[in-house]
Amino acid sequence: MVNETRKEREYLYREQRILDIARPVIVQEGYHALNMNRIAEQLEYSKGTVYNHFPCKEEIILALAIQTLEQRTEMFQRAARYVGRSRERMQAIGVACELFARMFPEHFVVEQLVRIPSIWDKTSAVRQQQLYRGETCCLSLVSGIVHQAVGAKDMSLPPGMVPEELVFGLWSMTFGAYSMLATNSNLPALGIVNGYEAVRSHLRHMLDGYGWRPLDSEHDYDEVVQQVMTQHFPIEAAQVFQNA
Amino acid sequence: MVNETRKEREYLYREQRILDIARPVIVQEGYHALNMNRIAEQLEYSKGTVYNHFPCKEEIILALAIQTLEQRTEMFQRAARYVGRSRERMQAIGVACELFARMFPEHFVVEQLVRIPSIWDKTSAVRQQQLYRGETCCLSLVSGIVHQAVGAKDMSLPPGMVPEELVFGLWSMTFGAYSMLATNSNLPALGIVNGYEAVRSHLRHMLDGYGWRPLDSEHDYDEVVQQVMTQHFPIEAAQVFQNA
DNA sequence: GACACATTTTGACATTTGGTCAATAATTGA
DNA sequence: TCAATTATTGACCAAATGTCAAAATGTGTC
Repeated sequence: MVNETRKEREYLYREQRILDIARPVIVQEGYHALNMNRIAEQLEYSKGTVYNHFPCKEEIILALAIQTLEQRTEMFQRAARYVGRSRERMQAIGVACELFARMFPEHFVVEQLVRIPSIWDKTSAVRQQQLYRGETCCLSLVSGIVHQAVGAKDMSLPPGMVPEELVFGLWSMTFGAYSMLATNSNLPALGIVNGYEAVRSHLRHMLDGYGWRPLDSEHDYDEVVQQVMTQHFPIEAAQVFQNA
Repeated sequence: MVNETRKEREYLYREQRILDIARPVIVQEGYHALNMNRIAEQLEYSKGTVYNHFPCKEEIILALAIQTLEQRTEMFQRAARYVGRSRERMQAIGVACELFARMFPEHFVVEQLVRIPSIWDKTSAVRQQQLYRGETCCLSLVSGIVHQAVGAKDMSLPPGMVPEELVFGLWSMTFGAYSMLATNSNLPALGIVNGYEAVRSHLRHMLDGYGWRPLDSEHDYDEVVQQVMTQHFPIEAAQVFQNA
């Protein structure tokens, strides 16, 4: 839109570089390893310059969360373009959701981190709103499909439940599961060896429980999964399943 | 068991006091507000003494998580004592789970915090194991009920799924939902106004999806809920629903 | 090209906090 | 009573966040 000046371009480029430096640090070495001195050093600028971009360390973390959330939103949008019956489209979202989680498992660590009140409270309202907008966008895409289902009489929600609350359930399940898979090293010892597969099963059975037609038993959703992967997410699917 | 000496009693008492000081700070003012100087001051001992009890700040946080997890374990055990068909007993666990979440919503913030890798990595293996034991205990209680269900042919799991993986689903849903309810202030704006009720519905429909008999429609589970509350959790239920 | 003015960058500095440890105080038991 | 053991202390160090006056760089004008 706006024709940026060279200075503005350089400024944005450097901002991106800061995030590119911060991400691997926080992912591989954790929150405590991320410090402004180190970022400044790798950036080859002084600390003061980093503070010109981000008023505090926490703001960088939020910016990282926003970045992967945008990635996720884009994948959800692509999945939502799938043409078919409501539950098939929901299955497409499920594919996008799992592919995202497997491509960026660290997203859930960063998101867990940014939600910590003492971190969240130090971030700017502007970026908070940006994260909220991303969330809202994802949720709207999914609840739109629920609306489609209700409209097409593929499903009827229990009295008093709105589509957004059903989406909240799917969201809770995936957020909880993927967060634990990323941070709880006790799971294998507990007998949870294939978490992703389990989540897939739980989501299908939950939708079955709500009576969303066609039920899992009435339709070949694995076929839909294959189709979505090859047609809408060929690169992502290849990356995720290259060694599986 | 062991007859403690006066010194040991005093030591343990002081340890408890440290946790009692730390909890409200971390719950109300957050991670950053919790510092060793402050704890020492309120404890009316020097900082060195606090460090005699806990080798680092992170260890205190883990100790807090263990404490509430033990509370939760105790409630799960009480719920598991409910005598009835398998799904009724699972419903009893659901009651315990929700009561716990409403009594200690901050537990999920502390647990989110303690899972952050850079925090987790600073804690001792001894306490890590203690948390894992608590988790294992809760999970075993619940998977025991799933076993009962399978044994009594109230349900049959999909091929390849073990009871622990079903419990993982319930756990993910509750952990994800209660964590978000505790930390995501955007939910009301998204239309999620009664999160607890939604979780209840999702869990029931998920179990329905797995065909766990008797289905929600075949049995009055609200009656079970009432019974569990009044008979097994009268104090907790009164506390939670005093103003509802 | 010289100059004034605006903008950006810098890194020394103040401050806070986690964590250490030699010195000190208190307790114990013979 | 007194030596030996144990517990407590707080000065001290290191590391990190965040600030800001000064220096450097860039921009427009004559």
